[in-house]
Amino acid sequence: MQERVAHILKHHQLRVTACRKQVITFFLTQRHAIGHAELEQELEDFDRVTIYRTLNTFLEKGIVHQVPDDVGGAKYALCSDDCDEHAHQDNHVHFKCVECHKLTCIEEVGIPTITLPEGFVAMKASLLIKGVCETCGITA
Amino acid sequence: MQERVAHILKHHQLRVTACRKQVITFFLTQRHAIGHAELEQELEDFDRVTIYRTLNTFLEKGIVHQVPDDVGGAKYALCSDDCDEHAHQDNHVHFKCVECHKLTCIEEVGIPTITLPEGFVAMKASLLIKGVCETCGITA
DNA sequence: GTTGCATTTACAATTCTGTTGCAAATATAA
DNA sequence: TTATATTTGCAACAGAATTGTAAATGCAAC
Repeated sequence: MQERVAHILKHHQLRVTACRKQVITFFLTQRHAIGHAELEQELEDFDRVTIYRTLNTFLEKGIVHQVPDDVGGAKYALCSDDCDEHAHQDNHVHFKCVECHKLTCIEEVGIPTITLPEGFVAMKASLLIKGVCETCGITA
Repeated sequence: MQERVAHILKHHQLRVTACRKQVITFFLTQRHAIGHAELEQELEDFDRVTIYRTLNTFLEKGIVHQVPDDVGGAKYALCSDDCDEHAHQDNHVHFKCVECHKLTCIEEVGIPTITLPEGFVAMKASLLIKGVCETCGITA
């Protein structure tokens, strides 16, 4: 596991530090998108600012992508393997559960092409679906 | 105009106050979605907090709906006539221009139905498209 | 028009989110 | 082991948003 984490960092020309390793490890163990607040609670030994900077560095290097959320600031999720510094490949649907409030990437569902009225030129789209996730659906 | 504004408020069981009238009037004269910051600049005579509470009240009562935005906090737009306290009818696409940064409701384009993986139940979807709007497209 | 009461507002204080500058610490390569 | 560029922690700051409370105001009944 830790070898894999170090590999990800080196592959993106980043130094292997304790904070970065713990952030990536947490991303790998969670299936949902993560925000700064959640990381700050989880990684108690690191400064708020360091976590902000770690997330921004990962975003720039293409290790994570931003996930749209309606409340509570930005969320992040690990990119799939075919992302790099220059081109993100996150054209998939995101799902927010109204029960557990967790945000999940639905990688297997892409965003359909939308035809806009005359004059509008689309460049990028993000689709957030709210509802009940598989875990909460079983419990209810 | 002012009669129409007062009617909207009374129809939603709200008292007709100066701040609420000015907020609705501003919504009616703008075609794009509006955030707190823009209202605060426009309505100089009212306290920041009052504007926050006015927007929240309007949201609860179904006078406005929230429009997803990637940066700079929540934006709001007037609901169409068939919205009420219990059911919002804002299943349309939203467009954000990368030039002028304005957010527009594209009421004439609905969000297509998305088929989610087994176990996920969709209740509500919001779709934000970024690109160049009709006005900026002409100018460029 | 005046009165009474519930709603709404302004103000102060606080919390949460995110950024910047800089000195100390540390990862990496030589 | 050492040199150096990168990263971290700390302090300070800026903006977004919320909460409590007393004063002001809308509105209905008289």
